[in-house]
Amino acid sequence: MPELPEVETIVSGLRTKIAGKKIKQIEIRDNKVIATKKDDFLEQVLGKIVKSISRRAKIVVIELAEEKFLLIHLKLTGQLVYQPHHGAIIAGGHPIKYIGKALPNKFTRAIFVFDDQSKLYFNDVRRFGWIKLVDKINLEKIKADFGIEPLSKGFTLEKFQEILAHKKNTTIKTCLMEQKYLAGLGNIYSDEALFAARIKPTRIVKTLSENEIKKLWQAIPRILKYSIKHRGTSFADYVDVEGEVGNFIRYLKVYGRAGEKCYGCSGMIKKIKIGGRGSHFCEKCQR
DNA sequence: CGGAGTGTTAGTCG
DNA sequence: CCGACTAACACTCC
Repeated sequence: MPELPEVETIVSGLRTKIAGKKIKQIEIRDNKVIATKKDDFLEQVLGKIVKSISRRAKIVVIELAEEKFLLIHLKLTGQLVYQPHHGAIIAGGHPIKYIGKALPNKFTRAIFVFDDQSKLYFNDVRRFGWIKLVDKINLEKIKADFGIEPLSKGFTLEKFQEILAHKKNTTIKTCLMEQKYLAGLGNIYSDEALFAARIKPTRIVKTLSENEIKKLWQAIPRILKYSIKHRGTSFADYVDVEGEVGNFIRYLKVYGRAGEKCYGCSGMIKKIKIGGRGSHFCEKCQR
């Protein structure tokens, strides 16, 4: 599930927890999630110190000593949950049905144990997520496959116009989710950004006016930052590294609100399918 | 019980 | 190259 704000929340939380720690032990409970040959993976990761944690698009990048990088993609239902050696964990009482009180659980696919006995759990219900180990060269290759980061300085109006010029004949919604042009927007935030810019998700890119493009360009980073401030949007599968749910779901204006009243007018939020994805919008507010 | 839907993205097909 | 569609998987909802 996680899109840019959720991954960013996880990354910044993780940074304070595991930077500088040594990976002492690894338990792979489901070989499918390790996209690198298991023996190589263990041999190269065990004993390494975590140097830094960052994000590219929706990928968590954990830099290890000696220029090795652990890449983690959570896809739809992945979680990273940190557990200190002593003290409480985790998501007790939160609406995460399958987490229960104890980890690991049946969805725990991998466990990293650090030298202070704290643990990082990779949980994933649907098993689409993955962890892979790459070197510097491959890291750069993978990073290069993604488009501009919408929270970076390089995301200028000109750059956004350039992106749209690549996808003139598709719907704007599909375009916003195209990771090779714009990194990090998924189904939730593309719907929300389009609502904020008062543009219907079905609009074909080349029909957008300059003013609409500008409004959309402004809306994207604004909404992402606002969501990060609230630790992301929580659905059933998302928690941050401390097992906490985010709050941003309270601020969603269209996503998941089909049939409910629009906050901007008296209309109803509609839901249709675009490119196989549920898309939410207000027929009155968005044109 | 059966079928549709779910936050992602690779891969295929026309 | 484009765009549309599907599969990967497990679970929830109607």
